[in-house]
Amino acid sequence: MLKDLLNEYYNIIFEPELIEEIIAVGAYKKVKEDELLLDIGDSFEYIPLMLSGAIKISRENDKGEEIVLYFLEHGDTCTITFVSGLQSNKSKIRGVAERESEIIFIPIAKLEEWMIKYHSWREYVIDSYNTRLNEMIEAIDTLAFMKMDERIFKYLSDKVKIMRDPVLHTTHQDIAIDLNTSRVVVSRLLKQLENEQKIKLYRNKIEVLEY
DNA sequence: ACATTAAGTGATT
DNA sequence: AATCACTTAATGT
Repeated sequence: MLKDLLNEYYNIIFEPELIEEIIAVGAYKKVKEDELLLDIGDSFEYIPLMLSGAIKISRENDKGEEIVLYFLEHGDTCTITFVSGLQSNKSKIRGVAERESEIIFIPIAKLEEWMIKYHSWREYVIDSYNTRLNEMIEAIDTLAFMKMDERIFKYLSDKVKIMRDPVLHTTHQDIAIDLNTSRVVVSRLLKQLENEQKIKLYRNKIEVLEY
């Protein structure tokens, strides 16, 4: 039941009336790993409330070069989507399921109404906007100030936390795409990390020993 | 056995 | 840190 799923997190922060409304208008969906949820240029019709799993949010330039910005996890929502959605803008970001995830989709139309009606909702949105902004700043710091070797290690340890598994099933090429660098560079730096005993390398698999 | 894909490496910019 | 060019290793058919 939807209500039971909400209990895990949202019941604590939302008043019962709001929970009832979420159940009434929200669409529960289970998405598989690698499923595309929102592409660049899409218009928003729904806002996601994350129940479980993780969504990778990335940005792409006109050359098709991609860069990962941050991840959405349980209890998160994409407030950028929310504010853009109210103005019916097109998405500037892409969201892909990083792992199997459970999400409730709320139609945009309801959100403005709830802003006025429920202060728990208003608080939630403001709070979420703030954490999204902080994640964005962290992403900028990483891009601007960290060298590639540090970025790769950060990427690995972030991913371990999100997947809740120190063994990552990924290729060097995939990492290169997420960080917008080349496979050769990734391979070399991973080798370096292996020599420092921070990780162990296998084919299609990386074991992170330190994170 | 052969083809395909992932990963490792030296040399160059 | 990127690119090239090539090698080696693992895996699929």
